Amino acid sequence: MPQPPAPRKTLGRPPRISREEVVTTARRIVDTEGVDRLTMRRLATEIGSTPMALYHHVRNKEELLVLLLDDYATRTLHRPDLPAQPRERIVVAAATIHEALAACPWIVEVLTADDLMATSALWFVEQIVDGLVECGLSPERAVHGYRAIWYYTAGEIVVRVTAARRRTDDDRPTYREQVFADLDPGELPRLAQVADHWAPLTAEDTYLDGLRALVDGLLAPR
Amino acid sequence: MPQPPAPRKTLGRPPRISREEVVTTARRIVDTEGVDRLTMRRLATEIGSTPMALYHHVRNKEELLVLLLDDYATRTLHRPDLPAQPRERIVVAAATIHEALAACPWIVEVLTADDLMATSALWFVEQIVDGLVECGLSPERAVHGYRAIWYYTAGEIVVRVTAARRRTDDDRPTYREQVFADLDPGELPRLAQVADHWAPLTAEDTYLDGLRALVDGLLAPR
DNA sequence: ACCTGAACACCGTTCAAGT
DNA sequence: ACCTGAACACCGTTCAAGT
Repeated sequence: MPQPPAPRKTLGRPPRISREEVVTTARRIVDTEGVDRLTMRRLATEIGSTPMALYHHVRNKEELLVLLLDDYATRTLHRPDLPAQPRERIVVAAATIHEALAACPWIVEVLTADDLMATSALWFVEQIVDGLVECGLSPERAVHGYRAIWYYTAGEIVVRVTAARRRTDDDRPTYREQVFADLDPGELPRLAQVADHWAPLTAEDTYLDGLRALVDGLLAPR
Repeated sequence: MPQPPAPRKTLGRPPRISREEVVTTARRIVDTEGVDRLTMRRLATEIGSTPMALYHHVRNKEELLVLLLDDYATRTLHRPDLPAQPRERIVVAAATIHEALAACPWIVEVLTADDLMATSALWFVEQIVDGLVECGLSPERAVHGYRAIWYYTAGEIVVRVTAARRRTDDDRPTYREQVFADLDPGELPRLAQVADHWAPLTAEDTYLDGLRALVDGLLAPR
């Protein structure tokens, strides 16, 4: 994890708040009230300081969010015993990252703010890339394979979390429901056929099935 | 596309601005100045009105963004001649959606605001679901397969667009670069091995390769 | 029915000054 | 070096009133 800008060598006014305190307090706000409520002003009052004091410890709000994800990953992403078989190792490593991130509803703001590059997540990336190489891919293709897995994983989380958010703050029919209600079976027969089951079908958690399909496809000889 | 709340039956003060004008003007702002600059206030002045007048034509800003995506899809998503072979049809349909959305840098705000359910995109969804069924999947598994493809596609766009944004507004080393510089080759040998090529490797457009792998995996007998 | 003016309750960030 | 006060330049949305 990159450290604060510069180590303290010369002396000046002693710091009243630390970067760690900033991150810890931000985490408490996010956990108890949601990301929306995390503002620099709110954080400053919570910490008993002024908005500007924060800018001595984090560059800006985006960096604060990245630090928050890093902190979350360090605390919750523990290394499991991975299977020896490389294909299974890839699947379990990816599924572990996915599970940790999916349990974290404020994640979307950060996924769209930076790549997942917390030090504690790198070990999982290593396992995936290494597993792909062990299965016969070149290092280059292995990196591309990892990226495909990451796109799939990040996409699943972004789509599902935002869908869940929409459901909670509103009872009106969603845009999607309206669209499906107006479906023309002559033009779009398959969609009309499954229209009634679309909502339950897409609510099912099929992350693992898709992940296995993707890994199988990445490893298939071509 | 869902229509405005209610048809005008009784008479009152004749409308000065229309929902269409609101969307068209919003599009112009987004195209010329970026999503960040699209605010209800800016839009109102651009249209020669007041912020509150807009709320008679769109429910709120989120609905405006969804309408904007719908408008974009209707204008740019034209149906190509698809291959007869179902597996190829799936790939081309998905790639066409991907291409249209990837060309649209403000898309992330909307992808995270709603599922892609513009009427003009439904035809592509139909092609993908139908192709999967023709290849032997049950309708249920075909819907799950489409979802996997959508997760992969949306994830690729979200990750890549946000990475590109970060690059433009900043010259300092990214968080990722710092992390890779501190890599311990003893602990993470594969990542250390590819560290120097990570940036160019991940900058490559490998959407199609990953898509083909995913489709192959979804269609493989299990 | 449609539009306006004024207000509410906020934002992130910068600047200049203090200790 | 670290912190403060005041300000800049904004937000989305609501309310009450006008035509």
